[in-house]
Amino acid sequence: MNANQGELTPDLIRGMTDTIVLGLLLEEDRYGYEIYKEILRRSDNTFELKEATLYASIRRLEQEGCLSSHWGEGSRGGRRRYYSVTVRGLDRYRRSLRNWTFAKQMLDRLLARTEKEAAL
Amino acid sequence: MNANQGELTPDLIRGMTDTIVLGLLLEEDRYGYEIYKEILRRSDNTFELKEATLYASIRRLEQEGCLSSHWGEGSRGGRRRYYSVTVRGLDRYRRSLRNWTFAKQMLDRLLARTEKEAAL
DNA sequence: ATCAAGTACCTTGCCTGATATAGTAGTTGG
DNA sequence: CCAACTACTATATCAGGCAAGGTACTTGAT
Repeated sequence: MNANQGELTPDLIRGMTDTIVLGLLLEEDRYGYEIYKEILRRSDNTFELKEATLYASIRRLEQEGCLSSHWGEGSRGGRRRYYSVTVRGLDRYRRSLRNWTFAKQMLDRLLARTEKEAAL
Repeated sequence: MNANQGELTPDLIRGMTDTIVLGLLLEEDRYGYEIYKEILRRSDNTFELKEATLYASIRRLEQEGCLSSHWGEGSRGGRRRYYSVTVRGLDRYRRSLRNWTFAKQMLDRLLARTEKEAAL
């Protein structure tokens, strides 16, 4: 039944990373490893956003002023750094969702003629 | 009315390039510059796949055995190199469409809770 | 007590692919 | 005759995913 399975290649992930991080942080403040685990959980382990990729994204977003952060208590393991989405970050998130939608529409538009054949 | 406008960033384009090239070549054999122009035309000039990007994609796909090519007559300008999609290329195209769909679903799944808020 | 495993974060280096920039060559229209 | 267009190529830069490998702390099992 899972014939429609796909995989997320690095080139696709590149277009999703920041959006995912911002989206999860908009729900509530989280720390890095929590985001890492949450993505695994929600995807039933079908998608792992690598830690190196995730932490790099977080740092990038914070440097751009899209996230603010503070150290929190570490219940187990080391300390945790919690992140919140800033106003600028919310704007960034909305823009990235628009861009994603735009990309989808563009692909449909460019491949209008073949999409049907490919369904075979 | 064009409030829903977006833009295609390099990170998004990365996930689309090969798919677009293969899709257009599946319709009929074309040469590089033709693909370049066709993308501009179909998008009403809202999306330009840069020549450097396009030709790089073509070369990559041909090296992978997804495209075959031959020189054709050049009606105007220099000679033209025409490309056809191979069996392997068709497979690649289908896989890339599946992956794209998978990415879209994954994003919806991961951002289920925020997607509504973002619509505001 | 020890030790593997899990939590939590960070660093470095490699590699791919988008893009800027520039160049070659032929063709066409004014 | 020259600007503009067609058609393709080459080089260099840059961003970001990812492998690999730390550090430091906690917990559970032996």
